[in-house]
Amino acid sequence: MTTAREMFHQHGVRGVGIEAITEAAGTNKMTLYRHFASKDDLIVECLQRAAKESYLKWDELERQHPGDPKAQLHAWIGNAAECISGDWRGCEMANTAVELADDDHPAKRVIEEVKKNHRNFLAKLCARAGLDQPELAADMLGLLLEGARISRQSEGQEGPSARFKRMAEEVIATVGGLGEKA
Amino acid sequence: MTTAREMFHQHGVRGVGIEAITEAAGTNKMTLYRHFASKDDLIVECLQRAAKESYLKWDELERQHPGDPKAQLHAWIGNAAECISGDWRGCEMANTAVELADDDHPAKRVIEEVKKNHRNFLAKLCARAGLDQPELAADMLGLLLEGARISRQSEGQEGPSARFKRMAEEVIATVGGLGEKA
DNA sequence: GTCTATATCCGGATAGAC
DNA sequence: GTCTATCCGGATATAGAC
Repeated sequence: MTTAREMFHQHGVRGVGIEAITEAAGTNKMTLYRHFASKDDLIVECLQRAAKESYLKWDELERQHPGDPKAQLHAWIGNAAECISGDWRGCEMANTAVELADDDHPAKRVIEEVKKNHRNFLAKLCARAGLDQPELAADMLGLLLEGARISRQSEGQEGPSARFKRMAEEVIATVGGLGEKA
Repeated sequence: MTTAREMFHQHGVRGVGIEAITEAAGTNKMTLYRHFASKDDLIVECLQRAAKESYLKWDELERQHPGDPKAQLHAWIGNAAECISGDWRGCEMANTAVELADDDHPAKRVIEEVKKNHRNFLAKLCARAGLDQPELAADMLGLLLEGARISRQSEGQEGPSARFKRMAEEVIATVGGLGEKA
């Protein structure tokens, strides 16, 4: 399944076939179909695993900077910027949502839930960090991140990762009224 | 070709087949293949038409508010917000870029060029509007727009269109140092 | 030039041997 | 339970009739 996630992420869920996945994993189709009812099911479970990893990362923020929401917010920015650095091929969730144009695809439910949770998490974190307009700041951070996730290494020499970091800090400094670093 | 663009946008370039397009257009495959060498070629030409429409919209800004870059900037925000309102299924360019994971696909060249031009256009407009940090503001507006384009009607009752507009105005007010409406 | 019919291939899913 | 071989549908693209 780890190989499935990698290949889905690399080539897109519609760009890679069951056969290629099983071949890369050193097995065959039948064994895969013993564990997963269909390709859609495999996609859903891959996304759910990705979702769990996100939730764990949020818990880790609290663990790394206990009782210091400002530091947690800056750490979140750093994490997010690092996530989209390198040869980033876009967010698993966002890419899959685009590829599966059909709105009643089972994967869409997972994606929507993760996005909702992420937004709530950010808004609460911004509020705890004492930002003036936590909801607005959370929305801006979320949209900036989604935008940075989409625009890969295109315009400008500065990668989207560094751009996102710069702008995110600008957001919490100006919109949130939190001028100094934590 | 207009129907092709609509169907590509609605179902994704990989989610709709040649046959479905020709059927919807009231013709057949052979006539389509007389005009376009391949499906990829059809995709490229659809994107190029979309690009031309974007360029025309920018010219229209200058025509609507001649010599008033601030008004042009606010009008751009309004246009962008309106573009992503309604039952928005994502940006043609961004969606196609995600669907065609292969980086050396001919459509990628078109998409990259449009994005580069859009970024340059925005930066120049922000500079002419007298914003303090035009490059930063242009980057933020661009990322906000891309993010809003991706996040469809999900978290929150306020649609991404209204959210984008609110945040974009906030950006040019705080980051750009342009507090008042034009 | 426009359509019918088809060639060719690929991906998802299954049957059945071992 | 794991693999080989296969079915089936759909998609791109083409041949050839009119």
